[in-house]
Amino acid sequence: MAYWLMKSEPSEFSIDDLVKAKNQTVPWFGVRNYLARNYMRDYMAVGDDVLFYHSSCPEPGIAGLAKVSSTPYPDETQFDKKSKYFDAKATREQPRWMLVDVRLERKTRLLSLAEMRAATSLETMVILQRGNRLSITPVTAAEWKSVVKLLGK
DNA sequence: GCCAACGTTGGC
DNA sequence: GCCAACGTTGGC
Repeated sequence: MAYWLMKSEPSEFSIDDLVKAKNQTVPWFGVRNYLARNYMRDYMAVGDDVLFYHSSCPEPGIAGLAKVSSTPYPDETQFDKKSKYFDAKATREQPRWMLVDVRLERKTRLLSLAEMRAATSLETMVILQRGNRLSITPVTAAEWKSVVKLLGK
């Protein structure tokens, strides 16, 4: 069992969109970074826990808890010429971008980035390291526990 | 809008 | 394979 943090811009897809989504599940489309893709394709398993993080918005932070709910499969948007995620080099036979489904566990209060930075127990989190930009990062069991504890306050 | 950081591209 | 140029991310 592993833990992950997955970033989403709320103007694109927010925690409230996930609450309203069919089966409260969404294919995590649009990832176009190889390391982030590899995490989904090679390292995620159904049942892994996910921190749903709002980025590039007035109040960045953790907005909910979710779970990986599918095995990896091709991101449809890579084949869609009208999509901004279209990739001309991807084919059905050799898809380049893989994703997993993410299902809501629960919407939480917003654990703000400022609060995360202030928590000593979270200082090892990859997302808080200088220069980190990856949209999907691994989280340790200890970090997960601390986040849940902080959320429960 | 700024800017630091980092990934990707492409010429050589 | 190197590396400069360029584009993107994302907090502020």
